[in-house]
Amino acid sequence: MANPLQTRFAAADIAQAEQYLAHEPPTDIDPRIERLVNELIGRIADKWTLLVLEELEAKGTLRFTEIGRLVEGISQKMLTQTLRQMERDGLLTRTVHAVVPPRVDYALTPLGNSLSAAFCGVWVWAERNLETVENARTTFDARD
Amino acid sequence: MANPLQTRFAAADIAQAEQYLAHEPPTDIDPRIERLVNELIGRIADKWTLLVLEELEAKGTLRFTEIGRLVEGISQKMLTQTLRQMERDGLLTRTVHAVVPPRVDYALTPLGNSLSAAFCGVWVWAERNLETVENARTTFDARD
DNA sequence: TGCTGTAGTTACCCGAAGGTGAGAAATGGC
DNA sequence: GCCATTTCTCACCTTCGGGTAACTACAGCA
Repeated sequence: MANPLQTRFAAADIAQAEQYLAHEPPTDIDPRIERLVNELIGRIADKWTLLVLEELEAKGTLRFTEIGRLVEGISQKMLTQTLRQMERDGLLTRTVHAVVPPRVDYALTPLGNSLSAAFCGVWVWAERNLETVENARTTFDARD
Repeated sequence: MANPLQTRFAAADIAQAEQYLAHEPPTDIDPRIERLVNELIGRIADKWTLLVLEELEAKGTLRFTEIGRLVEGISQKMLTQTLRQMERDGLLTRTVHAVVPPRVDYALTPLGNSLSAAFCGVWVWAERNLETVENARTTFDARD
């Protein structure tokens, strides 16, 4: 398996994402979209959301403590907070089973799955340009 | 112009991005890519990088103070910091003209342009799902 | 002589993000 | 009776991102 992204994204998605790298987009855009994109990226980048999204995407349905184990380093507080926000945004469903001890299942909604897929272009970019970025940094740090 | 994204991205990019929304990707991935993606998203989400990227993409070459005016609310400190990081990653070039008062030009590299393009999928997702997310939030906030 | 403008750097300070650890509720098992 | 388990919430405290404002260097200009 030469290309690790092939284990993650559909071939057609990858093929298309490559085409992103050949164009140059212009000008202004609807401020509501702009705000949502910024907010989304801000949320995704809160360090935990993306990781939770990935685990749920890979594993399907998971319990609270299972996610906690899979997402290494996350505190209970941040796990709860992250899951609540994602639920609020409609990215996942939270199912409480009325048993003792409590059992709560989390699973991505189609919306959650599609958000993950929307980041395919970024994954492809990162794979293609990993070395370019690393070289740029080395060069930059060594100058003078 | 019904679709504001059409002013920003090429038609083919948008068409493909729509296809992202129909698949479900699996399993694990090269940790180096993983790290770069997380770092990238973290950097993009530092609130300023994405905005600087957009302005440079839209306007081409800009001076320090021009970017400062265009990116509303950014402080000198953060502008400098953001530009330095982007330069280090090879996303833009910094050209110093030895004149008085100083003149410094910033412009995206092809790498910088392609990063912006890589986020096309996210923009398309946001446009398609803006109302879904807003409705989900309203419903969530109103429950109980 | 001193004021202006550009592109920064530096020191200081504040608020918020996030980690830690305790508690809570409910019930089956020893 | 007491402990363990699970999914949280709450209070406390620390860290750090980022804002503000002052300072620099240099030349033209009034």
